[in-house]
Amino acid sequence: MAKWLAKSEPYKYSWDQLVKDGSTHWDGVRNYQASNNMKAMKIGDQAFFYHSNEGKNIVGIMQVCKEYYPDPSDEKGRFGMVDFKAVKPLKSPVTLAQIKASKELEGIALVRQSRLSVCPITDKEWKILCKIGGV
DNA sequence: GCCAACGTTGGC
DNA sequence: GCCAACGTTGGC
Repeated sequence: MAKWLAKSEPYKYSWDQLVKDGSTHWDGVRNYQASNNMKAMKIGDQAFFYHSNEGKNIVGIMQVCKEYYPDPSDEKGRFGMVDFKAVKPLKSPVTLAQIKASKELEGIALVRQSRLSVCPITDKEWKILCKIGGV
């Protein structure tokens, strides 16, 4: 089972909103690498929800509930999206500063490719982040 | 198919 | 608000 991390700016779509909605379409991705990552997602894969810009922290865990399909908001029809549902929040959100400070997490895609909005997480990184986050 | 110009993301 | 990193576009 693969693990992922997806970013959203809280003012656009926040974790609280996802919890309220139950699930959401992860639309608006306009980057091939990010889109390809979503294409590789399978039902049941888990992903961290990361707040970019404001917060800069991982706040929750979500799960893929619908696999890759075309994003209707992309009029050129090039990009797709998946659906996520909220699983649970982290007891304590993990900040970017904490991630950068961790020796074990150096090399994490989130830091290495800071502009990639959907990135893979290794099992090892997942475990460490869960531990720091108290889940 | 290369590369310069330009646009966007996201941390600081 | 600035700027570095990097993806995309378009001329050649």
